[in-house]
Amino acid sequence: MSITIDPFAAVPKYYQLASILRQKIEEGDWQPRSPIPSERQLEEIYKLSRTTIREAIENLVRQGYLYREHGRGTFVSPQKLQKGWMELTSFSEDLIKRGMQPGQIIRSLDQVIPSPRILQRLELSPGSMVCRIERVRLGDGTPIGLQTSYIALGANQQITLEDMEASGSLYRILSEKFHIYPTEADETLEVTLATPEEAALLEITPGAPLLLSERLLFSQERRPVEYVKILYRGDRYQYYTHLKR
Amino acid sequence: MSITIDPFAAVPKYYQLASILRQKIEEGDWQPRSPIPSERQLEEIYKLSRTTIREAIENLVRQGYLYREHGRGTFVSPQKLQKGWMELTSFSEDLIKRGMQPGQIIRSLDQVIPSPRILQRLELSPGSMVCRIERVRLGDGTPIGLQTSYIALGANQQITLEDMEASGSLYRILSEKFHIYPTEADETLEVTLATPEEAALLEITPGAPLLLSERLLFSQERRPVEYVKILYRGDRYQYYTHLKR
DNA sequence: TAATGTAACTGGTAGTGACCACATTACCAG
DNA sequence: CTGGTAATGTGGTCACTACCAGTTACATTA
Repeated sequence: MSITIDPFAAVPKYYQLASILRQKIEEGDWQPRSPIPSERQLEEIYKLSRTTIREAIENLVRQGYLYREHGRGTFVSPQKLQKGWMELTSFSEDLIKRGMQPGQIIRSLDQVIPSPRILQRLELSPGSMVCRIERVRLGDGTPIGLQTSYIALGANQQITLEDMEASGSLYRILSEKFHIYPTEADETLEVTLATPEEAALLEITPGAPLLLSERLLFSQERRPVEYVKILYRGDRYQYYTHLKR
Repeated sequence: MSITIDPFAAVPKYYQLASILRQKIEEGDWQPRSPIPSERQLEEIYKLSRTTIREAIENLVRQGYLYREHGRGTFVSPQKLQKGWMELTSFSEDLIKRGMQPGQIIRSLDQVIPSPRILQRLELSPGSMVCRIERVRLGDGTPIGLQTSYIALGANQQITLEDMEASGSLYRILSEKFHIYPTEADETLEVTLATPEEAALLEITPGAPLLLSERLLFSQERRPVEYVKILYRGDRYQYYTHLKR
């Protein structure tokens, strides 16, 4: 992390500047609610055009590091602990952020013809095969969730048990092996009660309340990639989100 | 909604253009996954600079209407029904989007000294008074949620029962009466079981599963404004969210 | 003293012009 | 037919300029 702008770097200048400013915020050089230098001052300091300055600030505003007040200035957001939450995360990334050790037991990995409802959500024609993965998700060794994924892949694309055991993160396999980058998802949450089978796998009593999440994941080209259903133990999981107007 | 840009309008040109483009998408003039005119073509069509064109497109991309592909073009997102969800909405706005008629029973509205935990989350000094509102929320006449709000207001600011009964929406009172505009919120969701009192108010059986939401709402200057706890009936409510990487 | 106007800030909007990075296509040489 | 290559069109980055719209502090005025 440099403290000046390298005009020949591979990364854009606005991105370099955003990194510099973010660092100043995170390291406390600029206190929450205090103003950062004005756009005209930053022009002088970093020898950049106001266009570039504004692009960098715009990014940090969108990520919640800064906020603007017309006529007054640009200020540091007082955003305690959770920076960069609100983002789309995989189960394992999510758990790491909560300070837990992620783990999993893969119950099955096969090719199936899913229900019409799931085919329709994945925008596949009737009779298409998808890759189904059933897993028990662990946090610090104890069961937290029951996850069933349906993944729409190309004809000669295949996820193997070796892939899963080597990496642990489905998102990483998607990006590294197939160049599919998850960018957006629609998610619904509701409550249900554990069936005896679910209760056994999650090591709870049948009828205990569960948080049911259904998520449809989209690639960079907005193609549905994964339909995933997760049953979380109600007593061990809290869902967190950040909303913007 | 006009089809040309008015250079003398009070609203910015990029905003006018974004509205025009959004309309073309929503009305199906441009099909999903098909490219919209290139930025240079839009310059010609609407007699605007590329700066302004890009600002308009940028907004629509952020809202999920369009997506860009470097070297290829800008395309219409194929995102069926839910556009503009993911946004921060009040309970009543939320219900209207689900096609239900919102209603409420105000159980109490008073000034209290809340618990230390709530004071801390609202960033108030110990002993401060806040406005507390307890409501039963209705959808098409039947109870859906049990809502308790704690609102941090200035010394001579006051929400009255008349305000609430006249408007129905707390967000509208905050913006119209106090010029406080909700812009962001942190929210957690978890499951609980209904106590006998809660069950009676929600017209369900004690022990039925509930979805518990806790939300901390921030104003445009990132000051905490409202801490609100909502207990949703598990059988009548589904939480929806949209995530971005 | 209190009201008021004004100058000097702040960020917001908009135009112009240039060049770069990536994707697609058509064409040519092997 | 295959592989390379150049042309062209796309979005991405950046600089410079101008003016508009809020906010604030301070000097001026009633």
